[in-house]
Order: sequence, then structure tokens, then C-alpha cells
Amino acid sequence: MDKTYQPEQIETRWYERWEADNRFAPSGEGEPFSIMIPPPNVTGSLHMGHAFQDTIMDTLTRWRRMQGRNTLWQVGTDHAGIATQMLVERKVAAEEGKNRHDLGREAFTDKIWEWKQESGGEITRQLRRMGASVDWSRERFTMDDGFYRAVQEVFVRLHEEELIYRGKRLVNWDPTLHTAISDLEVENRDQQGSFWHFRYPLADGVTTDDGQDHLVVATTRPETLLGDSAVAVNPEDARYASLVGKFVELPLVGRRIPVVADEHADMEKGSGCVKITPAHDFNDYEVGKRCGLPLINVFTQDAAVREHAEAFDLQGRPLLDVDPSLPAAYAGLGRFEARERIVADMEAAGLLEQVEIVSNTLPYGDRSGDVIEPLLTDQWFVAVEELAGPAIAAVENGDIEFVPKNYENMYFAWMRDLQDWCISRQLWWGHRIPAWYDDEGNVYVARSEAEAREKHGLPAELALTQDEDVLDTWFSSGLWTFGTLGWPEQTPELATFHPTSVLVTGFDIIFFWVARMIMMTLKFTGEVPFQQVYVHGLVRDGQGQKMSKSKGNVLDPIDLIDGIALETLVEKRTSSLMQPQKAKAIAKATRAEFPKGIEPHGTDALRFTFLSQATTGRDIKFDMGRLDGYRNFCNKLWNASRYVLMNAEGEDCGADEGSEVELSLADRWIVSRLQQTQAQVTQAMEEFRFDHASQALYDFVWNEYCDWYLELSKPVLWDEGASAAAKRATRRTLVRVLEAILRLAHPMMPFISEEIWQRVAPLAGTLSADGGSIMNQPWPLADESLVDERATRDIEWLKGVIVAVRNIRAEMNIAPGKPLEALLTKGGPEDAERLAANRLFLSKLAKLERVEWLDDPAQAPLSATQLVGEMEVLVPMADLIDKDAELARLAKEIDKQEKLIGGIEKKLDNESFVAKAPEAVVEKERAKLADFEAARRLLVEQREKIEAL
RNA sequence: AGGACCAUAGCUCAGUUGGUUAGAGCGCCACGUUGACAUCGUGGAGGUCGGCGGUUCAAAUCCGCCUGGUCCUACCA
Repeated sequence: MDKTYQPEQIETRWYERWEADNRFAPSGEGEPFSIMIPPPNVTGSLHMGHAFQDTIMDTLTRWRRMQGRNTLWQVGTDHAGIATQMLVERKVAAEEGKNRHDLGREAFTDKIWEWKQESGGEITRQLRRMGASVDWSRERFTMDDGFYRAVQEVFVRLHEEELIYRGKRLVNWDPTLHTAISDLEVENRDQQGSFWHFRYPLADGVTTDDGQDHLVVATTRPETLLGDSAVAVNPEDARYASLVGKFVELPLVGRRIPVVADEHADMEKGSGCVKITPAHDFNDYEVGKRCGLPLINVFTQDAAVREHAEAFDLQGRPLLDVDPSLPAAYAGLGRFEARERIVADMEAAGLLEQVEIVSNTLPYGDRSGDVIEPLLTDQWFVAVEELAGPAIAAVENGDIEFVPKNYENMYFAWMRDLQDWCISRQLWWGHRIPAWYDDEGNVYVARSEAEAREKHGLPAELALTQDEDVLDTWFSSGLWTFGTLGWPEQTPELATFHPTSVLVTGFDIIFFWVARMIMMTLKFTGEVPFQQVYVHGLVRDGQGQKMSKSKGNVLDPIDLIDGIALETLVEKRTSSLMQPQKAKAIAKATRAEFPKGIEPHGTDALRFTFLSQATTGRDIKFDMGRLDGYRNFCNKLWNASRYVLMNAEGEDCGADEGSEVELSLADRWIVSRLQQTQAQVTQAMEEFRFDHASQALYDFVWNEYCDWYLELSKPVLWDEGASAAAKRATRRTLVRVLEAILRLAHPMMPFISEEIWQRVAPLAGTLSADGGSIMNQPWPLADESLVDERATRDIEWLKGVIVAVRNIRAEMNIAPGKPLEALLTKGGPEDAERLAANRLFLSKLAKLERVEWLDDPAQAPLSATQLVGEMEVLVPMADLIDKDAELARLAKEIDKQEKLIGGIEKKLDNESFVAKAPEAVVEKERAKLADFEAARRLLVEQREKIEAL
């Protein structure tokens, strides 16, 4: 093995080898285990969230595979409608100076396919760098042919059951992207805004009870005034009761609109009158429905004022009895410009009563960043009510379990208040809606145009045109778990791997994706999509900030793996910023945080860091310190392995079961502790507590195997006195425990474990004849019969004595390497036996040239002392003592013991404690008290001796 | 407005059904290159577990209130 651990040397090599050997495919044997990757955007690149999520999925997958499960990790990518279309649109604009309309639909979508070909490999290459053991032979894309079929099938069937319908409805319209978006794609942002109070003159000479000839309405959106259908007052509001059924004259427009009574009007707010614009406000739309008001649309798809309004009834049919005329002055103005002009004109007309500054919330498109406009358009919807019931029930009855459980509440809350899902998007990139129109506007839904004609008996000469819209990306990704397995065909894969075992996902897409998958999958397969949902948090930077390009705090997982020079990192973070003026601050912060850039850490260290930080479902602050620490851990494992190999290669390691072995205490102890570690790691994995799993492994490897067992093996291997059987036993234990450690580590750290295992396994006699891979080895099982409590206690004693001597060295300022004499005294016969049995270990590890049992404590020379249980460890030191320093140290120690004693005495003096606490607890306190008192006695005796000098 | 989650060492975090001398890693201090490893070893300093109150023999842990933070849902005509 190389002297230093160099991850870059081994990681790519092993991945290629595994892939070439087809080790990621399901074995076809054993209980199935399957995970569907949340498909990343096909043209995207790997960010920290992916890296985190992929690590968890891969750890689960490798672990279950080693357990002998028939394991499938299904991979694929998502076409990501809006995101991808925007990206290519920008690219075309930059390179050719054209927009998509210049190219036309076909040429533009060809460009996207080209771009997918070109860049689609990036994310999958990065997935490979993470070590993801996905079955590449089954890679899918949400717009591949099979998925088209599944999507069409689902659409047609839902339509046949009238669970998909088309209608003119108010939707969230993105005026920049020219498409409808779902509620979930709207981001509400708080701002300061103006709140204008307008006078609407009463028509026909009517006046209010207090003699006013107008009503006052207030709005944050004056431009929608053009589309007002009514003014509403609360039915309970006595002030305006006489006006209900009367009319106001809509200023600037001149249209007569009624005063209606509706509970939406809040008597407490403003004047109690509210303008109603059913075509431009969701609440008003509901009022319109209740009061039978016309929908008057005054905006174009660019959110500019129309020349003439369009009026519809609630069924979306044109209304001819509404005067569509609008003031010519506003035609063509954008909504914000129109707002200014309307406010100015109202003021000029003396109809502006006051302007308040208020804080309000505005809806923004999460992709375009534009203000979303509620707009009346023809769209397709899924009626979700019928689908939601079973989806709620599946979680309620435990068919689907969320981990952690509290996300179930979030799911229920959302599912119980579900609006119909607008699934049509006015985009070009996506699944085209399988609906055709004749020139009279009749719509035919079918799997193909041919099927539409056949189904509806349409003559060949009747011209049909397909719906221009595409489906929401989440419509197709909702079919992910069964679509990838071949549905609508009843494939063997579907039978074997569905429902999938666990979905690993972020809480941010529970609504977008998880909920819709559950609804769609239950509807079409009658099965839940997955049995468990492991929900993880967001990966934030070290300060807890969300990572974002604009903040300049993004870390690229690949840079953490390979390292990156400071200048390159600064360049990466400051290039192509939306706000270039931030570049300087970002560069400064980056230089301060990473003065030397980022060193290479390797994939295994990165994975281990994610796992160690993966605590139950909350956001993680990515900690560079831990990344360094776990890189060091890899290095530690590497070097420990070198030690083992140096001592075992070419030697008799007892692989032959018949050979004679003489197990030492250390051997029995480490094997025992290994069993417990195996049990701990397994349990942690079952509970999705990857932090506990990684911690248990780390502790065992570093603090027990390396710090103690390796040290304890040295005297046996290097000392002349040990028998051949003892040496063989130690080599066998060294090798076998290491081999098991590697298997235990493999799901978390696949590369280093494989690299070392290839060397160690032959010595342990576990490498199969075909060359094998650790990937396909059995997961280590704890063997209860190898747990040896006696050995653990003996080793604890041994460690206690060694630490006691080290403590004495530190306290007395004795060089660590200086050979010392030690005496053990007091204690019981067991202590004397332990000394006799462990003289070799003791003298080597504590650097003692002599260690003896002293029967009569009174014979002890002046010594530095430490207590191990009842027993005292003495290092004679008459010539080494600094009287004053020692007395000061003793005083401090005695004080500490007295505080502990005081605390316990107080407890034991408390009668109700003794009376009410369980006997075991009281006993434990008494035992502690005895220990502390013994320690104090020793210290006091010591003080007396020193004082007597 | 409603809800969720969080607050433990300078930093990032563990702490299972209440009983521990409250732990780990990083950082810090001192000493140390003995034949796996200075990406290391040995020893050490550092916390009244956000605040107040309650339940209990016993609270970091359970309950209530408060403060601070993160986030979600809804509303703001």
C-alpha cells in the first residue's frame, strides 16, 4: 500500500471497475429492496443537496445489498419543463440573438434535445463520482418513449373518469414566461406598498345613509379597477343595507356596476366596501361565483391593458351584454404603468381620498422572478378530491410511514385543503397534452390522433390540431415509481420492486412531488409508491445560510472531493452574477474563509461527513472542520491497515480453521467489542440514524481498534516470548477484525473500504475465487456468543492502569518515554491476578521497566499515586517531587472529590430520595460515594506524606 | 394569524423510556517524531444544557409561559 492515503488514486478506478463488472444490477435473489432516485434535472449539475441525498441513498442501497437483498436503485433524470426551457432560451439568445418564437416550436425543442445530449451527462458523471451504486442499465428519462406512454395512459384514463377537465379558470399566470404555474411555484414575498382609497360615485342620484354621493373602496391594485364587476358590502352592515342592489358608476370606465352583499366584505376594514374584480383576484373570483357576477378580463397575456375587455360568465362563455369598452388611454400599457396613470387620473378627477403605506405580500414566480398575475385562461385541471382520500388514508393507516414522523402532519394539513391541480403549462418543453380540437373547438382526448378519430368516429378529412400546451413536470414525475418499472405493462420489475422500499427526499418537495406520487400511484397501481419516506433537511453553509449563487456561498461537492485553488474558487463564485456589484464582497468573504482554497478530501470523507451530520430531518450546517476530521479518519484507517498488512502479509494468519491459536485477552476483547459495534451500526441504519452509525464506526476504529488493540498487538507480535500460536492468533484477529470493519464501513465509505479489503480479505480467507468485491460480501452480523464481558472488564482494568501511569507522567512532568517502575497495591486478589496475566502488555504500553504487586501498602515508598477501582497505582518518585506544586495539585484534587462527595451525601441524606427512588438508584449512589471517598482518602494520605517531607 | 422545528463547550453536533462526575469532532493549551499514522500520539483547560415557573425523591430530558432563530401554511379588498 502507498504510504499516504490518496483518494483520487482509488475512487475513479473502483467505480469504473464496479460498473464494468455490472455490480449495481439487482441480484435477482432475496427479498427485494428498491429506491427510486428523485430524478435530478437532466441539464443540471450536482449540488450539495444532491450529494447529501445520494450519499444516504447509496449507503442504504449498499447496506441492503450486502444484507443479501435483491436491490435496485433506480436512476433517471427529469426533463424539468420550465427550468430547462428557460436555460436553453437564454443560451439561444446569447449565442444566436434569437428568442424561441424566432425559431419556432419544432426547431426550439430540437435545440433542447441537442442541449440534453450535450449536457445531460454532467449530472450522471457527478453521480458516479459520489459512488452511487445505481443500476445504469435501467436509466430512465421522464420524456423517454416509455414515459410518454405512461403519461398519456394516465391522462386519458383520468379524463375518461372525469378526473381531468378543461376550463376557463383563474390561474397563477407568469407574464414573463407566458404560462400558468401552480400555487406551489409561487413564492410570497413581503413588501411595502401603497394602499389607495378611491371614491366610486353612486349612480342614479342615490346617496348613502349619511348623505355621501359615493362609496370609498381601497385597493393595492388600482389597475384592476378597469375590470371591476361590483362593489361588495357585508350583508350585516347596516350602514350600506339600503344600497345593496343599487349601482355605482365605475370611474374612468363609466360602466354601471352593482353593489352586492357578500361576507367577503369585512365591516372592520376601511370603509367596509370592497371592489370586486372576479377576473383578477382569487377572493373576488369566489365572490363572483356567489353573486353571479361577470368575469371581466382587462389584461393581455403580457399583463398589459387590453384595448377592449373580455367578459365571461362563470362557465367561461362569452357574455355579450357587458360593455367591453375600456378607456383608450390605457390600452397597451403594462400593469404597473397603467397603475400610475390610473392613480394620477383618479386624483385629477378628485376621486383619490387618501394613500396609505402598508406592508403586503406579493406573489412572485419562483422561476421568472416576475410578479404573478391572476389571469383568466383556458387550462386543464386534475380534480384531486377523489385522489386525495386514499392518499391520506395510506399515511393514516401506516402503509406509508414518514421518517421523522412529524412531517406527516405537514402532509395531512396540505392534503386536507387541496385545490384542483392546474396541470397545463404554456411551454414547449414537456409532455404535450393528448387532446385534439376540430375547428369548432370540440375536444377529443385520446392516446393518439388516430385513436381520437377512431374513438369518436371522426372522418379522415376533418382537420384536427393537437393542444399546444404541455403538462406540468410534476405530472410525469408523479408516475416515477411505477413508470420507471414499465407501467402500463405488467412487467416483472413492477411485480418485484413495487411498491418501493423507501423514498429519500427533501421536505421542500413533499407537496410538489411526494403527495402527488402517492395520489397517482394509488390510483393507477392500487399500491403505495413507497413504504417509507425519509425526509432530510436542507444543506446550508457553515453559518446556516442557504447556499445560493447570489450570496456567493455555494460549495460544489466535487470541489470538496478534488480540492480547488483559491483563485479558481473566487472566480467560480463571482462570475456571471446577477448582481455583479456583489463580486467584491463575495471574493473577500471567500478569501477569508478559505485562505488556501480547499484541499482535496475524497468522496469517502465527504460522504462520511454528510452521514455524521444526518440527524433527524432538520437542516444541516455543513462543517468544513468535520470534513477535515473525517478525511483524517480515512487516513487513520489507511495507516492502521498498512500496519496490519506489514505484520500479516506473508505470515501465518490462521486462515486455516484447523491451526492452533492462542487468543490473548486483547484478542477476545476486540472481537467482543466488534460484535457490539456491528449490532450498533446495524440498528442505527435501520433507524435511519446515520449519525449514530458513523459515530459508532468511528469510535470503534479509532478509539478501540487503533488506540488500543493495535498497540496491544505489538508486544505479542514483536516480543520474543510469545508463542507461535499466540502470534498466529493475534495476526488472525488483526486481519479478521479489520476485514469486518471494512465491510461495516463499506456502505458509508465505499472506495477506501474496497481498496483495503482487496488486500486484507485474502489474509482473512474471505475473498472469493472470482476476485470478488466487498460490495457483494455479507453484512457483518453480531455474534452474541463472542461477546465477552469478562474480557471487557479486564481490558478496562488494563487501560485504567496504563492511563494512571500516563497521568502520573503528565502530572509529574516525566518524559513519556522514560522507563519507570510501578507498584500496584490494595485492591483484591483479582487485581493481583490481572497483573500477573498482563505484565507484558502493561510494561510495554505504560513504558514500565518493572511492575510489581505490593502486598502491604504500608511498605510503599513515597510515590505518585492514582486509583484504579479499589487498587492503587504507585510510581516511586522521591527524587522527582516538587513539594509545593504537588501540594497545590493535591489540594485541588481533594477539593474536587469533596464536592462530589457533598453532592451525593446531600442526596442520601434526603429521606424521600432514599424512600422513593428505586433501590438500584440508591445503591448506585452509595457505590459512587464509596469510590469518591476512597479517592479522597488516597489523596489525603498522599498529602500527609508530602507534607512530612 | 395558525403551525412545525430548533436553542447543550469558542464552532458543528450527539445525549434512547427522567437517575451520566453532561459527551464527540474541530479549535485552544502543554508535552512528544519509540519501528501504521504529525492527516499523528499523550495529557489538559473549557458548559449554572436560552430565561422564568411547575411536576417529581430526582429535569438537559416531562408540562406551561417568555425570549431568540429557522421554516411552512394562510391572510392582508
